[in-house]
Amino acid sequence: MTGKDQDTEQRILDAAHAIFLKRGTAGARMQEIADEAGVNKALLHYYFRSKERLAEAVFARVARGLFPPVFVILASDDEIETKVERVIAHYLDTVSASPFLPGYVLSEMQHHPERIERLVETAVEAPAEGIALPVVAKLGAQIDARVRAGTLRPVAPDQFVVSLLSLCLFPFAARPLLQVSLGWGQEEFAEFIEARKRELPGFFLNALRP
Amino acid sequence: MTGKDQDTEQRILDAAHAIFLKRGTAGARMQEIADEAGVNKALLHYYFRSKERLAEAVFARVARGLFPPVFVILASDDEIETKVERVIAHYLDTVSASPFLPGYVLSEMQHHPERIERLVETAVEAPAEGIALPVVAKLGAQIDARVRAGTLRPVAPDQFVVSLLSLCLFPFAARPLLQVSLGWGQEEFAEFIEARKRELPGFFLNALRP
DNA sequence: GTCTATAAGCAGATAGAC
DNA sequence: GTCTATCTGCTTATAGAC
Repeated sequence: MTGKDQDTEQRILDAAHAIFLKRGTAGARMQEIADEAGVNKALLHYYFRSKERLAEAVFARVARGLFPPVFVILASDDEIETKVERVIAHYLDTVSASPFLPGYVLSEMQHHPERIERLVETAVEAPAEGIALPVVAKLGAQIDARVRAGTLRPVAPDQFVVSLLSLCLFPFAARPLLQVSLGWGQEEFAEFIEARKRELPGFFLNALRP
Repeated sequence: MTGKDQDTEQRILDAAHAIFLKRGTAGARMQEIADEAGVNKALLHYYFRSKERLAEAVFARVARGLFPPVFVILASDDEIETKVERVIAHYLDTVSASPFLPGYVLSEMQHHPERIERLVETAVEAPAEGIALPVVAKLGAQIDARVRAGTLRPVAPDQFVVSLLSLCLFPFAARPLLQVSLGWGQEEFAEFIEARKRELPGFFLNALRP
C-alpha cells in the first residue's frame, strides 16, 4: 500500500489524465499512456484492469475537480455578487492551467453519459434524484429575496447557474475555433482570458440589475 | 452523377452524420455507419476512400451549418439588439432539433484542430488570417458608436461574440450533466430551452445597458 | 510489482465477382 | 455501383518469467 506501488498507480493516473484529455478516451492508446508514465503497458492492466476502468477513474477525478468546488461556492452564504465573482475567478484561473479540461469533460459526457450517473451515485450521501437540486433551490430563495427587495432582476436559478458556467467554460472548449477564426496564437488566447477575467463579472452582474 | 449514386452518397453521409455525432469520430465504427445507411461497408470506401475523409466531410458540413449563418447575422446592418435576438432565436431553435451537435463540434475541434484550418481555407475567397476578424471589426465599430451615444455599456466585440455563443451553445453541450445533476428527462430539458428562449434575450441585453 | 512475449479480436481497407 | 470474402495491421488484454 505504501512505497513504490502507490507512486506508480499515481503516475499512471497522471499519465492517463494527460493523454485522455488530449486525445479523448476513444482516441487514446494504452501504449501512449504507458510511455507517458514511463512504465510498461501491462502495468496499466495490473492496476486498472481495463482501458474502460482507467478512463472512468480519470473522468471521475476530473469531474470531481471541476464541478463540486463551484457548487460549494454557489451553496455558501455569500451574497449573489460575491458568488458570481468567486465562480468566475475560480474557473478562469484554474482552467487556464489545463485548457483541454472543459472540452474533454463535455466530450466524454456526450459519449458516455452513464459515467455521470455512476459518478453521482458514488458521490456524497445524498444521491436522490438530482444532486444539484438543493443548491439550485437555495439559490432560488436567495434570488427571490433580492427580487422582492427590488435589488435584483428576476431570473430562474437554473438559468442563472447554466449561464454562469457557460460564460466561464465555453470559451475554453471553443478555443481551437477562436484561435483559427480570429487568427490567434497561444498568447492572444491567454490575453483574451485575462481580459475576460476583468470584464465578465461586471457584465454578468449588470445583467442582473433590476 | 444523377440517379442511384447521388442518392447513395447522400444516404451514407447522413448515416455518418448520425453515427459520428452520437459516438464521436474515434468512437464510431464504419460497420455501424454502413448498417445505418443500409449498405455494405465497402461502399463507404468506394465513395469516401477512408474513415478520415468521411469524418472530415461530415465535420465540414456540420460546422458550415453551425457558424456561418450566425456570422451573417452579426455582420448585417441590424441594430445590436436585433442581432442578439436573432442569434439566440436561431441557435436555440435549430440546435434543439439536433442536440448532439454542439458537443460533437466542440469535441472534434479539440481532437482535430487541423480540420478547422482546412475548413477555413476551402471556405470563401477571403481566408487571410482570421476569417472572423472583419465581422468582429464591424461589430466593434457599431458598439463604439452606441457607447459614444451613451446607449450601450462598453464591451469588447470579441468578448461580446464569445459570450453570446457561450450562452446559446453550452447548455446543449452540457445537457447530459444538467439532466443527471438536476434530475431532468428529455421533457424538462426541452422546457429549460423554451424558457431560455424567452429569458436569454432580456438577460443579455440587460447586461449591455450602460 | 514489473517486465517480455504473445494471444485474441477487431477495425479499416482492398480484391474481385456480379 | 454494390456486394462477399479476405487481408493486414493494430489494440486490448493476458500468461508467465523474473
